[in-house]
Amino acid sequence: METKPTNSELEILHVLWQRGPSLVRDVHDELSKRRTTGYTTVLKLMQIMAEKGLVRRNEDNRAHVYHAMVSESETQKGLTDDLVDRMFGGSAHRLALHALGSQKATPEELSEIRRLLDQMEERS
Amino acid sequence: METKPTNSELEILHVLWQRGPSLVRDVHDELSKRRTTGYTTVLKLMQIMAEKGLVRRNEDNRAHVYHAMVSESETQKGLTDDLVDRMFGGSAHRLALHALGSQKATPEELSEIRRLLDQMEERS
DNA sequence: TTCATTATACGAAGGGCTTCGTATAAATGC
DNA sequence: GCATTTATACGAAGCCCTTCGTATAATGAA
Repeated sequence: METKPTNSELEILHVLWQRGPSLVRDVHDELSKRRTTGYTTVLKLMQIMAEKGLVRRNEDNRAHVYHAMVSESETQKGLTDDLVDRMFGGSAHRLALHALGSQKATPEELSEIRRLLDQMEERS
Repeated sequence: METKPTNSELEILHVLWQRGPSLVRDVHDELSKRRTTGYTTVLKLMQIMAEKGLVRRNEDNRAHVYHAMVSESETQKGLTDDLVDRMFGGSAHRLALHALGSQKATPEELSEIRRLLDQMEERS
């Protein structure tokens, strides 16, 4: 399954993941908190996303209820894999190294990663 | 500095990073090994990249010599930061966790990451 | 010199994404 | 009932990316 939403689609998906099934009005209100955006713009985007299968809508009521058809984690995976392929020669651990080194991490985050490494070592 | 090349631009940059300063013909020949692509298509892309400042060209000779103006590592950083912002709430360590978990890693890779973690702990 | 080869320049088409204006229908309030 | 509000539908413009065709100039070979 191809899961590589555009920027605008991603913004909308974030709202749906956070709020759960929502009306266009809800999504528009949420997006408007951060930037100006027209109502029909959001509507159009969500209609297109429905055609693509990124969301599905319930048309029982006049105001259609939209819910995400792709999960946050599979979208993370899709976009991460894409970056790994395009920029890190297919090596995920090189991306991990880059991401780790590029930002300060809290001790909690560091130990969280160590725990994951431990798990991976056990299983190998 | 904004460093977020498109897909085609990235392919061309990969060739320049690998080969060093190159002619359009060189880049085209290299790309042709993997997929069909027209010579003038590559030329046009590289001309546009020059306008954007992604590459610079030396016009002393008839066949212009192009060289990359963005490094591989800064491009990696730009694209990684972008993904972190768009999909991981600005948290690079969450991306690292995701990347690590998504692929099997060799023991060497795992210890490489442990070394980086050690360094980061020392410095904090 | 003349013809074929090999460069760059450039316009334009086609597709995708984003945005918006307008049309229309349903619901609401007075 | 009737005007206002609030939905969806839809066409089209504008922008960017990609691709290609064609024009033109420089080079090289016979």
